[in-house]
Amino acid sequence: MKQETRKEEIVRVAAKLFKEKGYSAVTMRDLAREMGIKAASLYNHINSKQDILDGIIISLAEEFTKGMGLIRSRDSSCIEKLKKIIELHVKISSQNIYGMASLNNDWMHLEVQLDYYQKLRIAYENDFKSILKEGIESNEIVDAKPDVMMFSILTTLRSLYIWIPKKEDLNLQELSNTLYQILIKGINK
Amino acid sequence: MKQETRKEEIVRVAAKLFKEKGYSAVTMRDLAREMGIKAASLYNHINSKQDILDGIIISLAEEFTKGMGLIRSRDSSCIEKLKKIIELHVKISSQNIYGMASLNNDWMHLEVQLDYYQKLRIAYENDFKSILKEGIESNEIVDAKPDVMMFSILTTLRSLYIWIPKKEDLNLQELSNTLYQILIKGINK
DNA sequence: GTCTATATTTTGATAGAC
DNA sequence: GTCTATCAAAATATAGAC
Repeated sequence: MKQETRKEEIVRVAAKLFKEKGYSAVTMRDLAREMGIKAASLYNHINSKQDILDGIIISLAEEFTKGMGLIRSRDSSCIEKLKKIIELHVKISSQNIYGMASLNNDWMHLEVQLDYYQKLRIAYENDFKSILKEGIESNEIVDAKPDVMMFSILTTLRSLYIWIPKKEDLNLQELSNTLYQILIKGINK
Repeated sequence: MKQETRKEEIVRVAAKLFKEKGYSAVTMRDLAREMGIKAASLYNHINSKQDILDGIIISLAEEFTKGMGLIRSRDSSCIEKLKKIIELHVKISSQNIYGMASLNNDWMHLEVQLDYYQKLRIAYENDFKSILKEGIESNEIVDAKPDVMMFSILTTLRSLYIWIPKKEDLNLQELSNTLYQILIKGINK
């Protein structure tokens, strides 16, 4: 296990505060207080508040892009790919609950990296939609609107960070399975 | 049709800006610019920035509470109640897209009204869960975890505001029906 | 690596003229 | 109902001592 650097600690603590109040409402003094130092001292490790947000969001977005690439490259059915996507979101979200809040709610406060983020996001959604369309064509899934299907599933997966910390008895594989049941197979008998 | 007061106009324009950047990132000068007046003039109509947020969030929260009360009082099946809940969210969200963003993302910036909001929110979620539990008992829906089911469905419904404005050809009843298919009946064949 | 001190800008809000 | 002028507080960030 690599030792956490001071900079990484700052980013981690910042993400926690960003989740509670949002990027704009968290001040460098808030962050410093939580770190037990003075605000000026933060700048020995980071360049700006902006940079902290960039680090949180871009690294997560790239993680999702990488995961989607692996899933798409596999030669498996649409339903199996959807199951893998669910597992991808459960895994990344549970490993970085705080960061997921920034990814979801504060991406619009990116500046230099905003275009890059939006490129990754659009590509991810297009890949997701392609998988659904393949599934419709191959008669694996129902012929409903792929847009609405993607919106519904992806919204739930993107919001896992809100809900994961509330469960004490969290078994990640069990959560993935339950989500698979609910999102893919539906809830009615 | 009642004429919109200046105060209502300010709240409406503020909600639009809050959706784009979040409550904390929107300044009274931003709001004044969008209204075509100076920031100081806003205070002739509203007491504070806080008050604007209160108005947006509390009125929406009460609308949901009222709608849930009507649904619960009906003598209908669990599945029919779930369908009514979907329609409730589609209706309120489409009528107040901007306000829904504040309700979802900026409720933690409430001050005086925070406790009241959280009370309404918890009651709403408990009502929702009760409906699901009844459905499980009466064998109408599958015996999966009601918590995860509620989280999944409610997250999608709460996020409709993100997605509704993107659809040009929006038919509300059709959207409700598609969501019913996807959320309740599932997507696999 | 942290501190004190401080520069600069921006914030929500008020007073009073018109 | 809107304006100009202004306040007091709070924001990000830098300089330089230790």
